[in-house]
Amino acid sequence: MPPKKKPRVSKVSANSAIEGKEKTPAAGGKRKAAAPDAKAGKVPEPSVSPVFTRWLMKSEPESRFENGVDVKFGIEDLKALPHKTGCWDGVRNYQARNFMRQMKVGQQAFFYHSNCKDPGIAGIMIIVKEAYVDHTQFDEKDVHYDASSTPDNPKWSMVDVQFQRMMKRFVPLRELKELHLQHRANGGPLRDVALFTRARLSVQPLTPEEFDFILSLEDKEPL
DNA sequence: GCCAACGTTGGC
DNA sequence: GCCAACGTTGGC
Repeated sequence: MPPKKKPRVSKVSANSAIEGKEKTPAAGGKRKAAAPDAKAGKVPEPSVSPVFTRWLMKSEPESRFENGVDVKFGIEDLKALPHKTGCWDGVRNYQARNFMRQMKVGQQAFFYHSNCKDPGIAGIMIIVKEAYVDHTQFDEKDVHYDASSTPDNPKWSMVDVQFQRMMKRFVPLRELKELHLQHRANGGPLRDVALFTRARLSVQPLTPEEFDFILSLEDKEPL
């Protein structure tokens, strides 16, 4: 079950012990051997993936029931938690998980409202705890229970995020999409933004250029 | 390892 | 509520 959001009650730093020992590959859940650089005349693939420092994370601000459980978790819900901090549990997609595993304390992420009347970017949060085991994968009663995962070899991770601030104005998807289309034509900063090129990913990286451009929109008139 | 069937995301 | 896009699963 892919990206599900809806972080939950925060325990600001409950499990600190578990973490480093995740052995598996860094990409997509499947490792490809490094590209051979020997092929005459061919440029070798970069051996490391780009280092991302900014993020966009999606969650649903409106009530929706999954197995009788409401998965609603909007930015106001994060803000209302103790320390305005929660764990971003329930991600069940390998790419999204792998991006969370790359996150570092102090980095910023946009809080994106999805699957709702008014989709778009609502505010900004800060990563306050790096990836650790998502306990909900072992909880049979949890919506995001994963019977195929064991405590010995957990599949899924989460990070803790803290509300930083609301956008000065809500930046609607509609506007971002229009800019994306323009930028695709004229080479602007949103030409390749993951929100549209990898639309269904619930945890996405942003380049600094993309992040800063989106941030600058809050000081401009809506399109 | 291919690929068709299936399930989910998420805008509209 | 529809349905296109696309990730995942499982047969072979």
